[in-house]
Amino acid sequence: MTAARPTIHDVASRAGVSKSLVSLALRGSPKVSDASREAILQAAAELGYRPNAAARSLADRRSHTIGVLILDLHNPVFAEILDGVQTEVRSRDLSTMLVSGGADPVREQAEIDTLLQFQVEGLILISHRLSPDALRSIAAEVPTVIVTRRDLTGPRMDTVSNDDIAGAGLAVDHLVALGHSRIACLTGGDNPVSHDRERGYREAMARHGLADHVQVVAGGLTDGAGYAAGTRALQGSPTALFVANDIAALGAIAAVQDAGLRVPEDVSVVGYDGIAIGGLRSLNLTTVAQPLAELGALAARRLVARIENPRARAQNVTVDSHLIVRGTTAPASRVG
Amino acid sequence: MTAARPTIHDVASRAGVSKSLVSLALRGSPKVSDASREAILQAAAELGYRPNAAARSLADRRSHTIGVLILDLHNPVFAEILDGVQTEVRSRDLSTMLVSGGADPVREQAEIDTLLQFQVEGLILISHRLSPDALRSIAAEVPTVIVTRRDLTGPRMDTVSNDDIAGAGLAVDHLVALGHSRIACLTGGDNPVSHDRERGYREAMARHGLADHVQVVAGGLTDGAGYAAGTRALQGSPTALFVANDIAALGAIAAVQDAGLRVPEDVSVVGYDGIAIGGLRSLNLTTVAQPLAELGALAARRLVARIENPRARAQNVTVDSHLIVRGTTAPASRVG
DNA sequence: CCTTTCCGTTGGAACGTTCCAACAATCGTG
DNA sequence: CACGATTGTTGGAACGTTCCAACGGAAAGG
Repeated sequence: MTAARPTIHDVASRAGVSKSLVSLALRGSPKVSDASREAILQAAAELGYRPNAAARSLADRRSHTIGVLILDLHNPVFAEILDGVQTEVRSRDLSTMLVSGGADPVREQAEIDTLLQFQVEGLILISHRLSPDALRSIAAEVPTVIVTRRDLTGPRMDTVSNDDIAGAGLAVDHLVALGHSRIACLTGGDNPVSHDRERGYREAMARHGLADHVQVVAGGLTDGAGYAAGTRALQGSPTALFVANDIAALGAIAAVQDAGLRVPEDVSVVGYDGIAIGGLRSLNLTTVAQPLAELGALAARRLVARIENPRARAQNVTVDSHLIVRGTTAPASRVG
Repeated sequence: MTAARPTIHDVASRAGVSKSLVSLALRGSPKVSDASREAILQAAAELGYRPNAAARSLADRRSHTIGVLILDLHNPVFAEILDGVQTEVRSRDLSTMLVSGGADPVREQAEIDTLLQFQVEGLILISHRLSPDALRSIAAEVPTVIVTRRDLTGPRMDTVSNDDIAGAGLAVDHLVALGHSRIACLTGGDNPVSHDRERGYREAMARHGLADHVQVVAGGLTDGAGYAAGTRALQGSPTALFVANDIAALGAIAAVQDAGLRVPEDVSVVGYDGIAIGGLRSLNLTTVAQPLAELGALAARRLVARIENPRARAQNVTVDSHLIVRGTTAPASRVG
């Protein structure tokens, strides 16, 4: 058994002062004499004293913690958004509790409940699995910023996202400019982000007079889902695939190759997100890139602002995505 | 401003009972009458009551929380280990605080300090950036399980890992069997895991009488580091590369291709870890696969056991890795 | 019918911290 | 040289929960 952890009282008696002064000194108050401060710091160090976050949070009624929910730890897109969050949060007196529900709404809700029990002061949700109602009731309890989702507004909900409809349009424009017309869309399943990307695809196809060539295949946001959807999509012999996200696009590419076709010579593929590994020469994925770190940083700044001023008007920020043309797209072959 | 959160007292007065009984009822004690229980549950639901984790942790002197540190959120290997941890932990009355120091030891130590302030009951460290001394002093405070590291033992430190030396041997054996002799090793930098993998490479090379062909190039564990090391390694015109981990191997493959060579026709590449995306047809990476989820599950079970019995003897568990032969390795060409 | 046992329930103490009103000692200042 | 201001310090209350000893009433036992 560990010896009982030293408390502020132990430090106080060792330094020969009161617990209140220890509390003051440890938090860097200027109204502590140098002599006392030094004695206290030394005593704390000797005892290996570590403040008890639970007690602090009870006493000052602030947890000094924010919660971050991530859709899926396996997709690096979330790690990249998180980088932006972390750099923004680190400078402040806030710690971050990170949870993931593994793309399962029930587990997500449970994880959020846990965060709320810890009295987090704010929530950044980088996920789109929760229902609008669930989100609204969460936002009613605690300042909330929702990343990658624009479809809902609420009195205390900020959103930070890219314009998925416009982004999908960029992908289609690119493929059309390369001479493609049989462009299939592999969706990301039943969630608002994927819906927008599909809608952007449909609108862009219509804009180019290709409404007749619209081919939508239900997919998902994992490599496996992308593979399965890719396999099915090939039955329509498209010359290009627009896939709901990069990870699924990698799966779709595998499907194309397993069907004995080449990327991009026979089939072009465009992903969405702009994750870093997509840039590796071996993958070299053409994609619609979101400014991921910026998205995270923006979300963190919004949340901090809202924690400081909970009555502030909710903001809905949209950032631009841009197309990165790499090696998985090429001109449509004449024969196509 | 949110209305002040309802407390157990609010629930008690609304249900017409004492706070103690509410506490009992909410924790499912059998010694509460059905009538009281129902009234309490209803009052709690009506008020939207949520227990305060900080207060609970103060009062019962248990945080009901374990901490998990992972090296780097960008590498999916950690997400896959974490899956194993989560499935094991979820069934228990424990929540998980997940932190990452982004491969920076200073930030890692800071994150661990935060976890300790939250009085986590145990720690799973999936990282190898911390010094043995730092680890020992952490383990002295709280039950600790270290994953992917076998080089240290301590009274209260369990370890769960694969045998990196043997694993590296599997990779070399495979390449030698394919007829390669000029096999270069791209290391993962200055950390114990990478040291072991390099050592396994050297020992296996010696075992095959290829000591003269040993070529070690200092690298790192990211795709960028793998690319850079790959570029340098090619100056020795090897026919095969053994790379410290999968992510760096992907970078190395890109380097080979950028040098105008083909994988695996001109250069074979073997990675280490067995991350899921390596199995995608477009990557199709030959690798030494660790049983990642099993590693995580094992760690979680050890930690729970140690929390229940802190005096238990430290265990050092090693699991077997196995080679997965895919498309990035091929027989050495005659001309080579 | 009185005692004992059991059941459901209760208020107070405790957990480790921060906040606050109040204090003693030192300091200028008129 | 008395006075208010300032500086450094203090103990007690509070935060929301769990634990514990103790309670009254009903059921069971002699």
